[in-house]
Amino acid sequence: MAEVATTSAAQKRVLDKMEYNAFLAQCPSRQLLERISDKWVVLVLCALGGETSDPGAATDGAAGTAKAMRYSEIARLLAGVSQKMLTQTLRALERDGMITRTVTPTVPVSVSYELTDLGLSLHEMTRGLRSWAQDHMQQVLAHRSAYDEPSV
Amino acid sequence: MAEVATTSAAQKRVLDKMEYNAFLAQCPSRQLLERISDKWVVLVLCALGGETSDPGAATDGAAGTAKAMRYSEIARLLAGVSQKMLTQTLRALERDGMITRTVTPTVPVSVSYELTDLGLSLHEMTRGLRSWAQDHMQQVLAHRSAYDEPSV
DNA sequence: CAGTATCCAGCTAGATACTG
DNA sequence: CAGTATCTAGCTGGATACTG
Repeated sequence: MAEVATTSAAQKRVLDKMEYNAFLAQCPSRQLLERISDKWVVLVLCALGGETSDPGAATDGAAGTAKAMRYSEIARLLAGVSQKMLTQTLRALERDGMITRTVTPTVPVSVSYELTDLGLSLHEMTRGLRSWAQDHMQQVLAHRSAYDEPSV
Repeated sequence: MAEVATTSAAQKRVLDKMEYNAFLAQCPSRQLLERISDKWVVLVLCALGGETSDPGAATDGAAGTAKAMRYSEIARLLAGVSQKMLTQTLRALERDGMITRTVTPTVPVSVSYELTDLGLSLHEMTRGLRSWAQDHMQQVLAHRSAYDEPSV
């Protein structure tokens, strides 16, 4: 009935959320997570970083050296990726200064991608992630099984 | 016309992808990323780890100590989360053994959540992430601006 | 070869309403 | 208080077709 109070509790909450979302959008760690949480970003990083995506191989110290790869090479390595996603991912990484894109105007054009120092740095960081995963994921999986098992 | 070859190139590609996806699903680092890439997981971790989600505060060494929090406390701290997402996130983290859920049957029930050692370990790891973000995100943002700027 | 453009199915997250 | 249940809008990623 009372139309006087211009900001109702509900409206207040909406504003709170907008504010909060704006804050989150600013947060550097969120921005980072937004990037690397992308399914293909890490995989492309691994490819260009010279690692196979096989978690068994190249476990810790031994990472292959970074190398330039052509579009089709990457596409072949990441068998499951669609053209759209691959291009999108590469563009995003280029935009962020993680990789360089070099076009060589041969008869059919050839394009190669390579990690920058920044990209290499990011790749190193994801190694830390993978290492954590290797150390703890077994434990997590055990917890899941225990949780899912009703009683027996 | 020739229906003889039972596996066409197209079918082969489909199988490749299925195989690849199955492989990815197994990969521990992917499973980890699947978890932490969730918008709210890291935030809940921070809340229970005693940090504000403010990137400015508690930058490096000084993390508040882990503390038990009630459902409503967490909800209030993460102003933007919906009930559904919060519950879902908490359940997932509980299932993975990252947090414990304790129900105290008071008059209106009260439920509190607390980080386990495993959860604390994960939280520590995300600190590494945030630290990388703080060191490099500025650079990334600069690259983006440069990339987006057409010519000027 | 290395894309771009378009369309659409499927999943996700939010809003909303209800409950022990 | 701490959820559960339901519905739906919107985004994302995949398939497909076309191009310099």
